[in-house]
Amino acid sequence: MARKSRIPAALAELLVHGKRHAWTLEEFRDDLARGGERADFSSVFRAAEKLVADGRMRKLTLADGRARFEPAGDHHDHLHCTRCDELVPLPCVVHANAFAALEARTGAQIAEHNIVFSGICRDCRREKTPRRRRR
Amino acid sequence: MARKSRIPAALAELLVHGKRHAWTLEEFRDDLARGGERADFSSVFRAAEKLVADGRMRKLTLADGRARFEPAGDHHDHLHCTRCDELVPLPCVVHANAFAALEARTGAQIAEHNIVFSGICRDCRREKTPRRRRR
DNA sequence: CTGGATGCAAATGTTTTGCAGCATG
DNA sequence: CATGCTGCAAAACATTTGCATCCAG
Repeated sequence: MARKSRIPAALAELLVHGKRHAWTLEEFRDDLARGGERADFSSVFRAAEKLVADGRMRKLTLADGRARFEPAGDHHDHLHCTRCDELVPLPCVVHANAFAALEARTGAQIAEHNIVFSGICRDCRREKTPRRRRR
Repeated sequence: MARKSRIPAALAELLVHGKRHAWTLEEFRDDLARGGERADFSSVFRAAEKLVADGRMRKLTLADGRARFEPAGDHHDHLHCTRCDELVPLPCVVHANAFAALEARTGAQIAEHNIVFSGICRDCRREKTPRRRRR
């Protein structure tokens, strides 16, 4: 793990030991600050983009207009919780062979897919106490 | 069909007789202009939001950051073509009962889902000629 | 020394809102 | 005349870029 530059390294660290599954740029910056790593938005942005380019994280776009970054890994779906705003991983509901079937049926050539549910995550259903929510 | 205000009416008309499956705000404005209906961006925006609120269209957010509006109707998935930038409807790959199973398995309560594929649509695979592409 | 990383400020791109004038019922 | 549409301009947001500086190797 070649860690020379502060911010990319700190982000990579968060990906492994952080509390969340996915981060917005703002959450990245705040979590870094909490760890004593003060960083400018643009630096966080560039570091995140770099990690995406390096295949270490993936970038998702939600309906709220803010991008989320998650550690790269096995594919899964997501639940965007309308209560706590968290992006929670869910096992993928689509069988791998469904894609080939869809391509055959529609004539399209499919490269990626992205499944986002919206609803209420398990923790929120239990707690009944909204943890945080924007907008 | 109560058509009093120009722009919402013109949009509703596009939804029925337009050539596309989904529109960006810009495409709305341009298609209106093509039909002789000059409209400001903000008016198009408000008209579109109104139709969404009335349940007449649905709003989707893609990774390119621009919202798309499609006529409300039966649920389907979408393919965002990386060649022509069009948003093409595809039959939904998820069986209805998969949602209940997923809820049972994960403890989440799922309200909506949104599946966006990216790849190359049938028309582009045939034509091999990119029709248009932004960014 | 040199190149990459960083902070600051400013540009972008898109959506959203404030407000005054118009038009229609 | 009163309400809701419209256009214009400006604000709001999140992202992205330019540039000078800093720092590590």
